[in-house]
Amino acid sequence: MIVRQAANVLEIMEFFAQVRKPATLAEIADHFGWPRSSTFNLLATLSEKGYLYEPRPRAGFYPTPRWLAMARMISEVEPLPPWTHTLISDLSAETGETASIVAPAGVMAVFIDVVESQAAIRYFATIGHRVPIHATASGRALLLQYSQEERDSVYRKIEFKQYGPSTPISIEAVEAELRISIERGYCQSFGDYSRDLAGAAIPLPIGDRRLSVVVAGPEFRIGPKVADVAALIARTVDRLRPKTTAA
Amino acid sequence: MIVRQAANVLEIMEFFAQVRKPATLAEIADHFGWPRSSTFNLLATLSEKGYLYEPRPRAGFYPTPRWLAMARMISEVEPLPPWTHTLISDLSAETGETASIVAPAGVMAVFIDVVESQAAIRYFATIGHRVPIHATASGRALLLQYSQEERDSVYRKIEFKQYGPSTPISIEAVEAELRISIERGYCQSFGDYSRDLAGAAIPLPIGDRRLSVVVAGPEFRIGPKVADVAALIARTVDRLRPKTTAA
DNA sequence: GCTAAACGTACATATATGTGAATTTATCTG
DNA sequence: CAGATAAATTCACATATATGTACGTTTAGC
Repeated sequence: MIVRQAANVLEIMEFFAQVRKPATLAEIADHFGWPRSSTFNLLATLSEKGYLYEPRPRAGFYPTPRWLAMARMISEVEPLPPWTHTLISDLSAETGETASIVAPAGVMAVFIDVVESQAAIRYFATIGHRVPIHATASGRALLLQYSQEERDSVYRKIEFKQYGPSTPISIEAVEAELRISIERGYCQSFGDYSRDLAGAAIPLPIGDRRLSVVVAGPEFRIGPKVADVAALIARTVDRLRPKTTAA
Repeated sequence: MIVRQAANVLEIMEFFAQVRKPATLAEIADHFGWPRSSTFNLLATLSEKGYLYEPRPRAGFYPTPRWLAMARMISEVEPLPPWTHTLISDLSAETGETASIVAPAGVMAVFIDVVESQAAIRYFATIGHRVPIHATASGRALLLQYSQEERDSVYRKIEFKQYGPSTPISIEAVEAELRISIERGYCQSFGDYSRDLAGAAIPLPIGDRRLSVVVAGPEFRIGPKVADVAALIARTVDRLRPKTTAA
């Protein structure tokens, strides 16, 4: 069950992140098609809690810097080491595609850092974007770091859907793909989840965190050179990852 | 009316900002005294929207960097000029008290930047903290920048409460205090809103934004030297504010 | 290696909550 | 400066929603 008003808070924040200027109650209500009275209650709640204010009289609401302060506190804990961002920047620059760092979230994989391609036709992904862990290159690169028991536990919760012609629709299919990935030396996906989308990924354990790096883009561009892309990822990781400890 | 589930989202985030480590469903439910099923729904919603993930298997949830990404987008718009933070840092250092930048939010004043005192006994304020605009030094420094009509419009919405012995409990009382403040050259408050708390504030218009700076601390420390503190604020603003344009 | 306790998940139901309509307040227009 | 128009706010009621209860799964203790 989705908690509507919780989702609405997130939507309001995303709205402000997009328009980047104060908005009045009416504007917000109209934008979302929400009743004014409900919008009023929501804005009042956010204001009362100190997350919204009125920068100029009658010019509407805008989030207070409190969001930033809180987000900073939260993200200061175990931030990704800086070289991982360099990693995906470099990968994106060299391949011209979108590169991301991915982490597990139950049966899904979450993008926790993204550098987007500059190409007109590109894989559009943002931080927080989620994809099925078993039906994507990045997700399978995470699964490779699990023990058999942990994988089984995940499998039990997966609802196998045929997202595309090549989607693995059984535990065996996924396990088979994982075995092939190990031999191949990297994970790949050709429209397993999103149509026309192809990607190459490799595991990226950092400390005790299980992450992965992925480069993804339109099938027609990535397709012919997956192996090259995968090799590039591996080389770039080798180059950037600090040699000292295992971390 | 307060939207409970909207408030809960904020509480969860504040919780993570405090504990700074992943938490399981059970921990969160117990912490807030929420039913597990409700907590489950909330966490599921936040996860589905890409704001929560599971950094390590079975170690619970933690916010994704998406919060940070969004907060950054939002705060990049018209950030406070850097000298305002220097301003309150310097003020806090020199006075040993808490210094803040304050903005209006209807009948309230919101702290939008804070540098806390290092003293054991100190004014504890955080970004997002709200106080009544008419019953605080910082708030009245905002009101001084309003036209008479704008002030009247605010007054109509104020619920005058006797927070302390010196709280102004009528429009006339507030207006009188404002007139005195103009003569005096700064705004002050001695427990008008919070017991034992005293502060000195001056208006700080930046561009078309109406802000104020305030230095506040325990009455026994600030009391004897309000005038000095106020003078220091004025001098420091003069020193730091760029001379060029009016902004 | 087994048992018990803790944890996570699903669902039906009573109730807390969102909302349409009415009221008040602010803004625009001639 | 009215009168009109639009926005913000309030409130009572129907309904969408939070939660008690029950079930399956995982972890910890012995």
